[in-house]
Amino acid sequence: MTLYEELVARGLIAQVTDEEEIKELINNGKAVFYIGFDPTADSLHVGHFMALCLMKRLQMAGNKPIALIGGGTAMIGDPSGRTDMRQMMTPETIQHNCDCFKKQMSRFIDFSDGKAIMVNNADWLMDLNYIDVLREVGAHFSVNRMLTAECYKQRMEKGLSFLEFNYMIMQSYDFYALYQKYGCNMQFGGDDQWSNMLGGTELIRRKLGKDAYAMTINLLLNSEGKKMGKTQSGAVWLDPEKTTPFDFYQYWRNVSDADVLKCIKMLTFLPLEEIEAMESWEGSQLNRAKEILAYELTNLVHGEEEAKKAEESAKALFSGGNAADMPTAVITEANLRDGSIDILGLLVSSSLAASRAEARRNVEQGGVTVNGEKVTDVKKTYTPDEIMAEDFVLKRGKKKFCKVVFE
RNA sequence: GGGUAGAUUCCCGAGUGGCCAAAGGGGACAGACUGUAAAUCUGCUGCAUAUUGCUUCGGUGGUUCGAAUCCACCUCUGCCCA
Repeated sequence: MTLYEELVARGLIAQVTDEEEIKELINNGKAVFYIGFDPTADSLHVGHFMALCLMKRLQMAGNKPIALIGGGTAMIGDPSGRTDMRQMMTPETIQHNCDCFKKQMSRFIDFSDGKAIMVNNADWLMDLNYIDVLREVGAHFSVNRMLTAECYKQRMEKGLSFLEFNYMIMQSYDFYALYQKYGCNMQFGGDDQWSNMLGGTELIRRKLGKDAYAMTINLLLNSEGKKMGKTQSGAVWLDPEKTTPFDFYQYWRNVSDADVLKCIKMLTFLPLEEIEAMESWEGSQLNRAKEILAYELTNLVHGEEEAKKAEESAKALFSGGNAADMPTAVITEANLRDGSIDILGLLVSSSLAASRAEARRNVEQGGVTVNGEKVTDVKKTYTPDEIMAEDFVLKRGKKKFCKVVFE
């Protein structure tokens, strides 16, 4: 099976500019391709992870990846798929984020011996001269055409600033610059980037008379059509400080039936034959698939040791045992009142509940247990001795829990 | 620049002097049912030292016993005209 066929089989490919050429290039390791990452946060998240996996797959087939960090484009903000303007970030924040990205990416992609390179588009975008750009690049863009681009549609209703309108031009310029500098002949990106990417191939054709190619990967959507990798508390991060390996594992362990196989196909490196065998799984058997998915991804992102720990903790917790490795909340003297702490205080100081009011609701609705026993009295208090007497496991709802210790 | 409509709680959106911590929906959270899934049903959804108090309806001042609601100015946004 060729690389291209595998990508198709995994459901990764969304749109391509020239299928035959692209097949030829990537199957034979002749592509020098880039993927852009805008440093809009201080950690990569699941959305980026897909792109990184793709980079890896292509690199393994002998193609050369360029990871482009959008230190320059982040100054503008991509309006694609957004209904409101991005908050502008300060140059300092962007720089900090760039550094964080670099660190995380080096864990996935092999940058040694020039097998891959990492660049920052701030290096060339920041020095551009406005008039020059207008004459050199602006002349090749039709505003009429740009306005019909899918990525601006949503914004046509809510308002689009000139700043953000220029994002497409900057991204196109990136491709053009990389083509000249590194012979980069291909760009990959999320499907929401399609119009921006086409801008690049056209700019190269118009300026240089050369062909470059673009390919988008399907966004990872769940069965409800929403982007995956988001929780109510924000994105699922790859940084263990921001999303613990356990939470990361749990996120995938909890995907809905309809999405498991898609996720396994798109995100893991498991051989397709193995995945095909899972296609016939049904009902509660799918739970096994979820375990595999969660383990595989945690392994890829956080390493084998963390993946095993997360898996064991999850199994122990949900099959009633005592999880050895669970989040711990520390209570101190300062949390006590009259030598003890009440249940609401415990929930709040362990971050299981956002406020005492919320904690109260959870208790009243029977969602709080201590060491497996339901707490029904909102006023119930605990002394430090009681907490330290044995493992003190506080649980809110079905999936939120932690061990409490007193110091 | 001119005209016009608007800014309400996580989101959408009602409220146009007291009965407003603010309808309704979505989402989130908790419970039941389950398989750590989905669907469904129930509850719940500003904060706290809690039969009460405090903070909140773009911002700042003002009118009033009392303002999300009225007035002035300001900031931001949509639409139409230039």
